[in-house]
Amino acid sequence: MKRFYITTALPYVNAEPHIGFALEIVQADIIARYHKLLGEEVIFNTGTDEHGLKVYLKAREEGKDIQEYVDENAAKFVKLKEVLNLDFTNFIRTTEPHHIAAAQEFWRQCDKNGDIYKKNYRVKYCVGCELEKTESELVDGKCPIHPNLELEFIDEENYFFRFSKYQKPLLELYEKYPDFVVPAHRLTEIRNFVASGLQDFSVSRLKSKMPWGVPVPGDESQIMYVWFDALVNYVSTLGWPENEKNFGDFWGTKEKPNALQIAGKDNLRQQSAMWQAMLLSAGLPPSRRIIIHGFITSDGQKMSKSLGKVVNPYEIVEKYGTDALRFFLAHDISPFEDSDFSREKFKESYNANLANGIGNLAARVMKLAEDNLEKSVRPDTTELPSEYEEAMEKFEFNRATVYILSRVRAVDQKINKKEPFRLVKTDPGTGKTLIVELAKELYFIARLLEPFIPNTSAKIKEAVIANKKPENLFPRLK
RNA sequence: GGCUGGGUAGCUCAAUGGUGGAGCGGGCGUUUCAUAAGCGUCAGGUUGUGAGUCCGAUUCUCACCCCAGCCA
Repeated sequence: MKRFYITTALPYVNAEPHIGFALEIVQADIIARYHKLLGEEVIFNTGTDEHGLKVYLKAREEGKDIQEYVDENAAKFVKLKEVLNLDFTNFIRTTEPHHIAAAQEFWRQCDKNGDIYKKNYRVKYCVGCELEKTESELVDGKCPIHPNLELEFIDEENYFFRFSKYQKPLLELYEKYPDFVVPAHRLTEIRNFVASGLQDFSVSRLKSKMPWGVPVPGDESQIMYVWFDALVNYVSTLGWPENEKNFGDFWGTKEKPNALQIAGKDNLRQQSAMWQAMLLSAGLPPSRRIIIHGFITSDGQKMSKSLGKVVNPYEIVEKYGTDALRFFLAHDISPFEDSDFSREKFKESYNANLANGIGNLAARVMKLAEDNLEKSVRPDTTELPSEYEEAMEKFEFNRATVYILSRVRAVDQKINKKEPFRLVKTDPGTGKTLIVELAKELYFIARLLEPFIPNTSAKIKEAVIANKKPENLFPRLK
């Protein structure tokens, strides 16, 4: 059986789950469900990144025990499973003992290969990003993404990772897999970055200043830099290092890497360069492909808490339902570029595609079936259409959903043209045969919808099997 | 300043060296199985600006302007 592995990036545990992460994890869920539909064995990993200065300071600020604080917050992310109807198989927390042990083993491997050394570290550091900042990145002396935070000045002896050593191997990796990063222009971006020269990066902090993290093996005074530890989750979740079988099956081999990662465009460098160099250093296979998605803007503006322009996924789900949000994320948000979210757009799309389209079709077909068929229809399990498959293979969820909607329209047109509601009275035999056809086509549409809106898909399938008109799937919004 | 992507109908986007397409929204018509849903029909937009190549460019070339991102 073919094995499939996909992982999201791990969000920092200290923020509320926002719509941007909802997009990422729903996209991952769609891909995972699609591969299940293809009959593959799927591991779908997500979780929370729970170490680092940001978490440490926040917990202290709230006067909480740190572990307690991260437990509370991690629960909010676990809850996404239910809220967004996610089918992830693994939820890894970087404070788990096994992960900590794996991160330490990973460090030892890199160290063994001579890629970790000690050096003085002086830099300005943004706690918000958990990244160092060069002068040129700053706006008015502050991090442009977190202008509300003061930059930390770090001046200490730290361990460094020989990133610079991996310039060539990384370029070769990009050369070998032209689709290593999708979309292609993101690969160009990272290739240019790597080609322009790499600087070793710091991978530890003084424990006395930042105690919340994974201890550096063999040096009690140092704690691993949060990124170093967090990135290792992609392999520790598979049971690495001790579960070699599971790791090899899903992460793949050097000859045949198998891991699919998805991350936001702000994560391009960490995932497609830093992490890959770390894997090379540790002697492990690289990822196979990294999907980079864009950001969701709100009414055309960058989402920012200070402007109050934040879209809350919980609120959307509560008001309109999980599938309504999932469908919007797939159909109306570009898989790769920044896209806008607004209530107006959401409602427009909902009414046009879900209420008038899918929901209404299910109602009209199943009413005909319920009233005119003596027994329920046995659906065919035909192959997936190539147009749909191609879109899914390229992660073009918008194109795939547009295709499904074209099938919905086709059935609507067929009903108008062939008038089964009339035929049933004038020529019952032909009329019933036609209704059977329609029910099968409805079922087929439900199958195509499964990765996107699994709940609705199941309801439609159940309705066909039970030969019963379903409840109103998507009430029209005023 | 360098690099990448983009600027096409109100909105979101597609397409091609040969007199510009789809979906949504909007107007009109119409059916009743359906969630006042569906179906049919209507879109006359100088395809960012200027110039060049060509018989002919929106699609090729150059310059410029604007937007987004990466880098310095």
